[in-house]
Amino acid sequence: MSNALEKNSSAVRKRIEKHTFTDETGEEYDGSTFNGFPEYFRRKKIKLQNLDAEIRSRSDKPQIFKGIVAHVSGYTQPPLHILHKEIVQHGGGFLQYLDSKTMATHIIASSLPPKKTVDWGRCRIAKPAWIVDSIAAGKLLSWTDYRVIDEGPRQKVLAFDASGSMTQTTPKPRETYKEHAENSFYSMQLKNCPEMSAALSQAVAKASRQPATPSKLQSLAPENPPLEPTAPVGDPTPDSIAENIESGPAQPPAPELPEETKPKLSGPPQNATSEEHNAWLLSDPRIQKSSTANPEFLKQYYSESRLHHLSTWKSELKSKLQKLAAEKSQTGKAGKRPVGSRRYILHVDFDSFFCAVSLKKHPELVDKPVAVAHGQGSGSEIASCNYPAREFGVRNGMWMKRAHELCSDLKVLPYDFPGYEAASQLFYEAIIETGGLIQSVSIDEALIDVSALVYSATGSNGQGADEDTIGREQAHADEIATSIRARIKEKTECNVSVGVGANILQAKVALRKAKPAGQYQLKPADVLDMIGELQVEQLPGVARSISGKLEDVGVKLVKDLRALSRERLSSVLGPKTGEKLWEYSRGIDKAEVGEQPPRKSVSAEINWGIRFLSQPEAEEFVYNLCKELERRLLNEQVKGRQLTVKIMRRSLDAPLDPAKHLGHGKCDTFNKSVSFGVSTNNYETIGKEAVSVLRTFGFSPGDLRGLGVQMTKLEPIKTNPSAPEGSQRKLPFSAFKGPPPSSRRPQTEAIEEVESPTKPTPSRQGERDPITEEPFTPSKSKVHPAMALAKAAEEDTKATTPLNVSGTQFLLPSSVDPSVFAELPKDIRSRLMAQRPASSRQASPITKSSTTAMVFSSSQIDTEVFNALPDDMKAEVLATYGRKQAQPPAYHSPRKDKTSHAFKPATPIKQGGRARNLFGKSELKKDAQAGLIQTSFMDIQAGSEDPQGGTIEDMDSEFLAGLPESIRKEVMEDHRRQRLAQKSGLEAPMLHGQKVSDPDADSLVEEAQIEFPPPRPQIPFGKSGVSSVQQIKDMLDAWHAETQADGPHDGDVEVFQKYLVGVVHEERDLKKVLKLIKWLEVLIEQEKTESQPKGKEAWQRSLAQIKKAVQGAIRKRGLLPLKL
DNA sequence: ATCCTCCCCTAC
DNA sequence: TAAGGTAGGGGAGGAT
Ligand SMILES: Nc1ccn([C@H]2C[C@H](O)[C@@H](COP(=O)(O)OP(=O)(O)OP(=O)(O)O)O2)c(=O)n1
Ligand SMILES: [Mg+2]
Repeated sequence: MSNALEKNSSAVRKRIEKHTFTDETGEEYDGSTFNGFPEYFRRKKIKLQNLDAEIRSRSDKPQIFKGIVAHVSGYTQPPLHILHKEIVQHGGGFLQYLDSKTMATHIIASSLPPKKTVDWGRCRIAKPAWIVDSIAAGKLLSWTDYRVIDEGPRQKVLAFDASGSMTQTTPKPRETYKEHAENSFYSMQLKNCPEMSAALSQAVAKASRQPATPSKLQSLAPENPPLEPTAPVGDPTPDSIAENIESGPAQPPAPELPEETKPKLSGPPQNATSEEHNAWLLSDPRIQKSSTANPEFLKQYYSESRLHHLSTWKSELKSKLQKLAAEKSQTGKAGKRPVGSRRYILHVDFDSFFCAVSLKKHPELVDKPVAVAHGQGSGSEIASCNYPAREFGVRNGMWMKRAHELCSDLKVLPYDFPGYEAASQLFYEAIIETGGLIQSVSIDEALIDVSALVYSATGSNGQGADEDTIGREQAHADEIATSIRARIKEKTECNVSVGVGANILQAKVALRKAKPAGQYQLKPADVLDMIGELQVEQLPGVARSISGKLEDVGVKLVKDLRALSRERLSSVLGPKTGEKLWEYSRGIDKAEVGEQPPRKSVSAEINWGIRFLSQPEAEEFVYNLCKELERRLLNEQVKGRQLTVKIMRRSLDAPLDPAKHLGHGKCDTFNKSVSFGVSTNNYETIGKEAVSVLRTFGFSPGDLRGLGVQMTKLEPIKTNPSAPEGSQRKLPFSAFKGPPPSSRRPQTEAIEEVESPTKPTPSRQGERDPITEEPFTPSKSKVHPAMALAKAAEEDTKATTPLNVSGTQFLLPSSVDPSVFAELPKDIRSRLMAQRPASSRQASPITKSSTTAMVFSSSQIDTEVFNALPDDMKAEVLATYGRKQAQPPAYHSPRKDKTSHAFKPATPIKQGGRARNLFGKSELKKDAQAGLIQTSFMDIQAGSEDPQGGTIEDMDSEFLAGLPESIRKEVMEDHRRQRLAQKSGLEAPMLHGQKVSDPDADSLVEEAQIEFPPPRPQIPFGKSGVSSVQQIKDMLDAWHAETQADGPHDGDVEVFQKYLVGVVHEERDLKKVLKLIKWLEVLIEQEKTESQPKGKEAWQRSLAQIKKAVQGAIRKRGLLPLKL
């Protein structure tokens, strides 16, 4: 129990074990006097852990993980839910998410974990095999033998044993477990745990959906995610299945493409950067045409994307039907069905819709297996296949490769989007003719509530239990279905099937039985039997994830669900889902046809064909996406207050060319939200922010694989009282025109004529950014530029405001609640300070027009946060700021900093494959230094060479070479990205000279100085260039641990002190200084007084000395003392 | 409790 | 070759 992490973990652990009243408010012994929130908190925390606690208490297994709080990161084998269950059953605690408050003692990951936060850095990271092996051994094995990263040899590392106390260990020789740890789960299991129980081994194998055979030893192979034995129908994410099989661990990009199809003389360049690789790829004009290299790409892509069409059609149908319903209710026709009366719902759906329509042009193929897809290649997706093809096992959404394996005769037809629209229009006309209550499900699918029609036709009110009446009602419902089928067949020459049931669920179930080209009414008496025999995955809303969870609790068929209580289901699946499935399993579905809540978001994203050669290309593309978004916002007549940018980046261990042609392949995804002070739909405003977010991540443009922008927090546009919208009496199914939804408003045109936002702005090349010059510059301007800009933005963000200003200045990070500021004016400084880690400077926009502006040191205040404040608050901040040195955050900011992850070298939200550790470099480097900590301390000269921190070149090449390939790539990538970020995150990292000239070089330069100042160089701590807070904290840990008994060596204290002073004077990162001092303080204060009284006192004295020296240095710089 | 954010999941 | 979009439901966990 020797650091803050451990302390936190212990608190969590206690709560998890549910034997304490502890909560964050610290009221553990006073349960009776407080009121309100604390009690809520306590109950909630307890409730959240209830499920685990229950499992734990019902488990008769040895409680070997008592005291452990684990978090599982990334894909693992066995998978997350198995590990979760096993850990809990064996007495451990489990955390779904990691954050700064609730801390895990251990992280389970197959490889380096992704979060590059301080917290993770402090965590112990072990392979899943640690859990499995410990269970097999019946006791807790040392986690250090399962480290995800092996330490450099002989270095003393700080290890934590199971009881949570810190001990010093010397890692075992590499060979002990290293090799096992690098191998797959199964080989580990086999070699390491001969006595592993067959039951567990089987359970694990089953759960991971893989045969329990050892995979071949492949020390570099990324572990595969769980595999399904059969591809689910209509799986929208085939990559998790097919991709990983196909691209698998193959290191060099599989040269699947026949050479001769390439005009290139040679294959892909070896050891190329991703940009170079893209350049090679795009040298083929056909590829160029279908990727982002084509300026028409966005338009062209959307015109060919079936999924885009499906989504667009759906939203168009929704609004059309809504309009229709509104007119209908206005004419007073809406007859409300009595509550509790019998319902008759029809689910109408074309049989193999795309395929059926496309077959109209190829009637000779109707009885052959046919599919609709763009191409014949292995990665082409089947949108729809006919029933003959389905007999072979071919399914919608399947990739061609597999489909051909299943059915070598499969004929492929092209899409006929206009044909689908036409058929759909006829379809909906027929549906509307029925006079029932309608809800569109998709272009080829609709729900009709015909209850009212049935009642009026049969003279019933749907209430009595008279069998005869019911029989007549059912017969009439069938008649309606029959006539609909006939009518649609007549109009479209395509078959629809109709399911009839007493609710939406039953109608859907009936539809399944009706297909193809039939109809079926699920009668109340048959409901339980028929639904009971379905697989749970056949229920709406249940697919892989949920059915997997259900399988874990022994549920395969719907009737199995009935054996579980509501409570049990809710605890397994969550309250809503649990309740819903409990009802579904009994044929109950209370949802009504036609109820459609208003839209909550508008977005545009493309995750195919993204192959950039340079950053400006990527940014221009983002702008184009934002234009598209603007169109859609206008089309919906809304503006939004929050923007979310979605980025897919190639996983660093994924091949440069994925299995699917121009596909995204295995990716990590990163989302970041920013809020606008005022809602907007202006593409420049949005684009500016989106680009800024993109830059913040600092990804290599060649690795980008998908980009998207989404607006939320929508507000209707205050439209002119004169509504120009002519209300069409007839179906407003006016021709579905080109896929990019055409805007209805003339404004759109005007906006579209505005030049690209990357157009030149007055160059300020060479102008130094004052932010980095001096952290505290007294303001000379009367009005803060941000306020002036705010005014300007209110008036007109488009025309009068310089491009690079509009929007940005008034951003607030999504994690900042403005009300916090409003309520806590006195606390403002510390709030502001707590907002960002030092690295956030990259993301802090500066004001271009601020010639004599007051500016903030990035280490002292966050411009973005500042801009989010209301004017009066800004004034107060300015006043306060002018008076007093800002207060940096305490170690471990209590505020969860959700935006910060984006400013660190990126934390993927979801990973295609393995977990990653973005601390890889620092951690490994620290280890590589090895040797004696004291010695390296003594050699330190602050402010010495290498002001940039390490570069790839000065990384120990031997150390790099010794790393597994995938980790090495990460280390290098991380490194590269850091440097990139330091260069304003703009320069395309063409390391070996550009093969392709950059068409946008000008705008690159111009944009380069828009807002991101290079940070001040960091002073390395130690000759090896260690300089990050995290690295130094690591050193402090080790230093303190080694000397906690006797106190620190005077020479070491002096070295550290000198370093801090150096940081104050030269690096000028006071936040960093404060962090380090706080860290040390925490280390010292946590040491129990009784255990090492002498050492603790000596440390305290040394700390005081350090503080004094630092304060002295700060005073010398004319600043007010830090609040320590 | 109830709200919010940031995801994951699902459907077509 | 190939066009892997998009919106809503809801779970986890934090704030109030
Ligand atoms: N993964 C998928 C699933 C569907 N679709 C498109 C093509 C389908 O024709 C249409 C309708 O989807 P359905 O689920 O209704 O499937 P079908 O109509 O093709 O077949 P059926 O309804 O007979 O099962 O949506 C698609 O492009 N990709
Ligand atoms: Mg269909």
